[in-house]
Amino acid sequence: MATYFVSQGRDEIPRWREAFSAARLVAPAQARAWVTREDCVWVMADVEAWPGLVEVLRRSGAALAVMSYAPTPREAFQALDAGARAYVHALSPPEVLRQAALVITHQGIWVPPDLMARVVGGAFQALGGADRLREETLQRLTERERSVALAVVEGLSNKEVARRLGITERTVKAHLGAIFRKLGVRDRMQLVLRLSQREPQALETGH
Amino acid sequence: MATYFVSQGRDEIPRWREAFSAARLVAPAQARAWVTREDCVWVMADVEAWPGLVEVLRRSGAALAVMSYAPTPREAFQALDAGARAYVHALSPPEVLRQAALVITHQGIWVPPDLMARVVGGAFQALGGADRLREETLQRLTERERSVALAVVEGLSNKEVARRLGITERTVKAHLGAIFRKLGVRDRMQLVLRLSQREPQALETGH
DNA sequence: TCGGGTATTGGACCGAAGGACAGGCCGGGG
DNA sequence: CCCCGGCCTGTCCTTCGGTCCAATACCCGA
Repeated sequence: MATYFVSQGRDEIPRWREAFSAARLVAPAQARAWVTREDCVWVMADVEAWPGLVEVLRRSGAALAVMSYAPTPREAFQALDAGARAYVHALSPPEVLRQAALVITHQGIWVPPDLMARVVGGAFQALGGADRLREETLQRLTERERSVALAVVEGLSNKEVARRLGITERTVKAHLGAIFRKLGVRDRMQLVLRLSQREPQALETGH
Repeated sequence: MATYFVSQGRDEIPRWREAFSAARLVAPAQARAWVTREDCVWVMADVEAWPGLVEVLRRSGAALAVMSYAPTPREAFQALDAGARAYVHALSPPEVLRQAALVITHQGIWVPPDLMARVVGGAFQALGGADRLREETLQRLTERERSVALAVVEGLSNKEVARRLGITERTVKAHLGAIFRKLGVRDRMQLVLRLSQREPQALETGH
């Protein structure tokens, strides 16, 4: 099993070299040709179009890790989505780098613990969490109120909601009033924010 | 390092026992008391309130894995969110289980490859993809218009936006008018929908 | 049978939102 | 110098959104 390091320039990352003394430094183009399924490849996030490179290399079956000097949750996602199985700070201690290598060569995923929380938290919210909250919120409404709320959240005006549901605009307003009371929101704006995930609300504090 | 298995009943998972012959089967209550930071704990997803249990055990610093007979992306998130570092099918082959154990005891995360794609894919799209569009949209506005738009999307009223930016409510309306024209939306509702990802828009067709 | 929740509508009222029309100031080009 | 675009403001007016006070009708459990 060979270990490769792909970077834009010829940077030697000291900690990294310390961790993998037998590794080879290659250019993006070479990587595409040389890498095989048994290899472990480290890609610096300063390589242009690195997500594309990672995606290509992934097809070879190799274990891929992305390194960044300024890790962000977003970039972490980008890396994982492209097929990398690790996302680490470029200046991580050699023990950490070796640990990550061990993990990814065993089909595992390695992300710094601090990023982990945010990554998983974000992902969870994105997939299930937000929906669940939304559902719970909607369950507090009656059937009719739910219809109205959902229509309003689509951006329809009261008149449009009325047409869609075959009732008077007046009735829509009545339902909306009930919805606002039950959910404790002040207007339709806050309603869509509530039902579209997102922080509690960004109301002004000092009147 | 001890390996524990937490389950509701006294089920013996054959593949699991095969993988960890020296492991101990414990009840949820015992687990809370016995587990230490060096241990590796496997929790069956049929234990009632398993997410809570996982969260408690996580504080001990132990490596946690959740096993399910019917894995779903959603449950996977729930497990990871609770603090588990692995989520595997209860009937996985012993090699896989041992591999997962190796990974999680080295701070890695282990999720079945097929679930991985759906999990990361969905999350990335939700986190990163949407904002890119949002940024592109915002770039079409002038600096001031951007400020107004962002404030409006937070749910602030014109008056509140005016206070925040230190300008007149009239001016806020002027900026908003320009924003609506530029982005081709009819009102603030459509604006928040546009800037909060989500489908094109659900305008009425007729009339 | 009565009370309570739900669905529906009416009218009146008022503040928020948005458009029309008109200006003001400033800075960068042609 | 003039013109244009960004930014800021004003007045007038219309529509929309939300609330209050009622009222009718249905259904359902006590």
